[in-house]
Amino acid sequence: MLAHQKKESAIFYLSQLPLFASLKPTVLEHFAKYADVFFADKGTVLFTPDTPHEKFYLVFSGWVKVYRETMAGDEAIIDVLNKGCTLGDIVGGGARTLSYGAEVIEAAELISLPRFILAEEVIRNGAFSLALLQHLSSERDLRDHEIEHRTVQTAPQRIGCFLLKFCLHAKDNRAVIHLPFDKTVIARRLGMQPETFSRALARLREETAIRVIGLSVEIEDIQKLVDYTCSACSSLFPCQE
Amino acid sequence: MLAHQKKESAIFYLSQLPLFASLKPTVLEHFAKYADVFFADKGTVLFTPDTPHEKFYLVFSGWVKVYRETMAGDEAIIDVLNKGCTLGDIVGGGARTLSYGAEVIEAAELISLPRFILAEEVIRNGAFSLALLQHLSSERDLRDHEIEHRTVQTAPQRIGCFLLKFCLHAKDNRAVIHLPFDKTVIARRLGMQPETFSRALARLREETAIRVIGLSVEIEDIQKLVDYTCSACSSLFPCQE
DNA sequence: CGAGGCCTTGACCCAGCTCAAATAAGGTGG
DNA sequence: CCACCTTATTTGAGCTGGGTCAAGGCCTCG
Repeated sequence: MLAHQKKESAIFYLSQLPLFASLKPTVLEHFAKYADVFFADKGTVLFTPDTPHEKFYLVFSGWVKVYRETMAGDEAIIDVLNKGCTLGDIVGGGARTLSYGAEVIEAAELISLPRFILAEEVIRNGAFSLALLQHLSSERDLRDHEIEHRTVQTAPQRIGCFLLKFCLHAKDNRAVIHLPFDKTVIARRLGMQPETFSRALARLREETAIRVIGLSVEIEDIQKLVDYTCSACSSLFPCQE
Repeated sequence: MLAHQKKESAIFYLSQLPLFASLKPTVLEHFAKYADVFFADKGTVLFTPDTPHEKFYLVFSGWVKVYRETMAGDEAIIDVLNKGCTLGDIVGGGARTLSYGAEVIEAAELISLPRFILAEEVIRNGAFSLALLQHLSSERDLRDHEIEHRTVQTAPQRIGCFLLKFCLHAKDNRAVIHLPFDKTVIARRLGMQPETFSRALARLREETAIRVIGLSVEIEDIQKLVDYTCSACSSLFPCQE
């Protein structure tokens, strides 16, 4: 691909992401010069806690898991990211590393940008700073919500909540959704063992009107699922956060 | 107190906080004009999820708990804040509310600032933006670490980790620390019931060389506590994050 | 057709929860 | 300084959600 085509494609990708949507074309062009748009297969490790932290990543499609690993080898999946999510920090000492790792779990398109490019833009562009602050602040809120979930919800409720995230645009109180990645990963993402996930899903099937065939789930009565799930949460169904 | 004295005191308070430490005097003076320094007793509710979110708070001393409450009435304590911590967002729609509440649990000195003052400063002051981004990013990392803890650590290990945070400046591998607030709150902060906390602390006492008398804890051998606790964590003792 | 990965199921266990009661610790008025 | 009340904290007893270990089942791919 020729250089200017590459740049055009980078501008296209960047402009699709909420975080950059409001930027002026000249800024996008500037970023595009340094952006690297790439495709990553399932299993690709983007970085680990040992990797020097030089690039900021944007997820354009696919799914990327963010995890932490203890000395003893246990893994905690913090989140699984898709379109619009980001990885890494913009500020912070040069050769610093992150305390987590990131691995592609479903084939993804990603964009990487050198951190300093973004930091420079923060200095000169107040609107961009505000957008970033809002983004980071919503990431933190997401984590807060997650801590709440893992503290007060039962396993079946956590699964219910996970399913509801894919019902945001549903009509007529019903939906058919497709689990976007392995049940094992969903289990760990929700802070439980795969075996527990399997049993909790069976339990959820009995309690609410859902049917599960492989990775596809049919929800007959969204409201019933909401009643069962959201009673143990601080916010009600189309909760977004 | 006269107006200019009040302002001087606000400047003093602000300049002590890491987040503002690197700001130019003129910026501090500007903030001080709008800042409200106040004292709050134990039990003061700063805001709940129903309160319109107009002010940004800074904790100068004391302890403030941040919690989320479910429809069913269960409470999850997300964090307990002390000096240097902040509450609220800088950006985000005007009359929006937050999804959590904040209550003073040990008499505190606080500073409040109208959100718009900070947002304005972000627009014009790149250095301030960077400082805020770093702050937010570390808040998010803190939450990530918390999710990890609650996922992979046992109750006694979580208590060990909590104790170690007060041993950062210890010498000679020993320390005597004073628990800064009620055991019930510590328990909930660590995601467990008060009864479990009590038993887990007893267990920790057997496993590592610590002694507990009321709210004061004597740690004979910090290394032993580190060995017991940090094996189930992604980072080792003076972990800071 | 066989090997390996994912998912489910069974059997059993245990950390942490619940409910209830006993004790300690702090604060108040007399 | 004491009796009394209120709020923490500990302890006991029993339960259970979710973890662990092991065995199949099922599906995909070479």
